[in-house]
Amino acid sequence: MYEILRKHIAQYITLDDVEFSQCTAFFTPRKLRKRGFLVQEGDVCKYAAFIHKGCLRSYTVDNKGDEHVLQFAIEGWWISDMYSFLTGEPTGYFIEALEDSELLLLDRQAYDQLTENIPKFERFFRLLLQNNLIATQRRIIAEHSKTAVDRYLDFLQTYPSIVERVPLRHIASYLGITPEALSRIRRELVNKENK
Amino acid sequence: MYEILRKHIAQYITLDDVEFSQCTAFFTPRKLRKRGFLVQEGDVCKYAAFIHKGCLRSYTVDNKGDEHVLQFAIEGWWISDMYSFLTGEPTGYFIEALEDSELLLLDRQAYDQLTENIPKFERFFRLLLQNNLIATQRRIIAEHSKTAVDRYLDFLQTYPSIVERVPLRHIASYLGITPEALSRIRRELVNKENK
DNA sequence: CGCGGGTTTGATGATGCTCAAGCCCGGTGG
DNA sequence: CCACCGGGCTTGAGCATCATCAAACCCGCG
Repeated sequence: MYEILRKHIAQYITLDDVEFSQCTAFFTPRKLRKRGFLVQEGDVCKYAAFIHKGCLRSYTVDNKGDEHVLQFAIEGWWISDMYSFLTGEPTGYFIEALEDSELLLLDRQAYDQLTENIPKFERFFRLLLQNNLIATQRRIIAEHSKTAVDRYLDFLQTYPSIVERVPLRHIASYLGITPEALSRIRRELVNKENK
Repeated sequence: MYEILRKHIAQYITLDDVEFSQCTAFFTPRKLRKRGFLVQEGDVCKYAAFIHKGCLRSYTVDNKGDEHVLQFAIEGWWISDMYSFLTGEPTGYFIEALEDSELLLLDRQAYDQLTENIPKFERFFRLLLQNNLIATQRRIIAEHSKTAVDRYLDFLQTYPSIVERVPLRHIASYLGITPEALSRIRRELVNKENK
C-alpha cells in the first residue's frame, strides 16, 4: 500500500524503516470514484492528498462559468490547495478525480505532527513547494514566450503519461486555449507528420 | 539599517531582540547601481536578496532575444532564483536593478546556518515560498481567464507602488503583452474616463 | 438503435502581434 | 542656452492567432 509513497519520499529525503512506518501512521487512505471531488470551491481544503493510484485535476471556474485547469496529478504526485490547507481559508478550487483513485490523505493536524516528529519532513515539504513553484514559474514564462503549438509539444514531452489519460479539453484548458484550438493544432501536427 | 527587514520578518514569525540580532549577522549588505545585475543567465545564483531600498526585476531572454519579466521587487521584498540558489545549478534568469538599490544578501551557507540556528526561519522561508507559489498560480489562472485590460487593471490595484517606478515596457512584459498593446490599452482607458 | 459527451470542422470576428514611423522629453555637447 | 540625439512611448496598417458559435461527427453505452 505504501510502496509508491516510500519511493516518492526517498527522492527527497532518506528515511529508515522505523521513521517510514512512523510516518505512514499519519496518512488516511481514501478512495474516490471517477467524477468525485476531494474539495469544491468554498470548502476548506482539509487535506494534502498523495495519489497512490488514479488521476485528478484541480481547476477554477471563472465568472463566465469557464473552467481553468491548474494542475493534473497521477500516481506518485500530490494534489491539494496548499493555500487553503495551510491557512484554513476556503478554497477557490475544485479537485476532481478523473479516474477511480486511491489517495493517502494528510490532514492539517497530521501534517503538523509529522513535521514535528520527523523534522526531515519540514525539508521534504519545502522541497515539494519549491519544485512546484519552479514549475509554475516556468509555465508562465512558457506561456509568454512560446506558441500554443510549442506548449502542446512540450506538454507531450513532459507529461506523456497524462496525455494518455485525460480528455483533450482538459489539456486545452491547462494550456490556456479552447478545445477547438487544440483540435486544430493536433490536426496540423499529423498533417506535417504525413509529408 | 535593519528596520525594514525586521518588520518584514515580523509579518510571518515572532523574534525576540536577541534572535533578531543573531539573524542580522547572516546578512551581507550590498549596493547595486541602476542597471547593475545581481545575477545573469548562466551564473549560479549565490544569494537570496532582501531589498532594503530600490527596485529590481527578474527576467529571462528567449531564443528570439525577447525578454520576459517574471517578477518585480521593491523595499521589503525578496528576489532571487530559488532554484539556482538552492540547487547550485546555473540560473536561466537575469536579476537587474531598475533603480540604485541597497540589498541584504543571504548566501547559501548563511541560509543553512540561519535555518539551523533559529528553526523558526525554516517556517519563515516556507511561508515565503508558499505565498510566492500561491501568487504565481493565481497569475496563471488570471492569464487564462482575464483579458489583457483586466490584468492591467488588476496590476494597478495590486502593485500601485510598482507602476509608478517601472517603465511601461517591463509591465507589458510581465503581463505577457507587447509595449504597443499596453499603450493602446492605456489609451482606451483614459478615453473611457473622459466620457 | 438511439442518445449524449467529447471531439472535430467551418465560418467569422476579436484580440494582440509585427513592422515602420512619429512623437515626446530629458540629457549632452557645442 | 539651444540644437541635437536617443530611448521610450505612441500611433497606424496589415496580419496571425486564437476565440466564438453552430453544426457535424464519432463512439461507447444504456
